[in-house]
Amino acid sequence: MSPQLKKGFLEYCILAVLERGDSYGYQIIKDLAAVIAMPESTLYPILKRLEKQGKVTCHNELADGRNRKYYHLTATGQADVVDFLQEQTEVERIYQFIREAMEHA
Amino acid sequence: MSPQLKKGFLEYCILAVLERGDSYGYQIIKDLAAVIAMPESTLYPILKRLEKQGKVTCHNELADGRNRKYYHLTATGQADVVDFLQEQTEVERIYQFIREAMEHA
DNA sequence: CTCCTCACTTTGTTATGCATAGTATAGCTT
DNA sequence: AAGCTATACTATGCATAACAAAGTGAGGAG
Repeated sequence: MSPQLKKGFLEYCILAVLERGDSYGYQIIKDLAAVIAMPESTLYPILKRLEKQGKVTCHNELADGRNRKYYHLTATGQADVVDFLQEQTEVERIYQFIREAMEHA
Repeated sequence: MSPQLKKGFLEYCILAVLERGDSYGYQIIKDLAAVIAMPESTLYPILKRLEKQGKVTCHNELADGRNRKYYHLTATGQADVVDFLQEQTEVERIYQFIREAMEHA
């Protein structure tokens, strides 16, 4: 997928994963792998940003003697995803515009 | 629309317009206005980039005593749009992934 | 004790949209 | 002729963003 387009989906994919329950970095990457690839150096900065924006909250937890940062979706973050989904019709319209232009040729 | 997502569509919208025939900056903006808003300070740099990448070619022409830069879509640029359209299924899959996550909650 | 997986951090580079402002011509109105 | 609007392109500078690459440290398997 075009890298530029991909950027538009990244953060919403992360928020969607958290909708299913609190999770942490490494797990999120694995959960997303099937739908969208994301290296650690991309995920963690986005999580930090989302936290600063109040779309997720963060709490540490111990698992197997290892520390994990669990992220939790807030109401703000949830509302964000809802808004995002509503944009899909606009996206479809753009695809249709491009497709029609191509057929015309 | 989320600005980040919008970025992913801009250049393909421009290429699509040129598919219908050679055009120039000001006209392209007007043609796109209905589907996607784009200020001049966004369009012209993109056109320059597309030219450097060989996706469009450029030739000057006089119209009403005014000089115009006409842009022409190349085969490379055309192939690009075709590729882009084929990514739509992937985009749909992402939307479905997010939608399912939201419903699950 | 070495290698692999897990889990997160840090640094630095590159790309990109766009607000803002500026330049310049044509044509219409008053 | 002065002023306004539309046309057409240019230039500067800022903010955002993804990601490669490398490093840190813990735990478990062989």
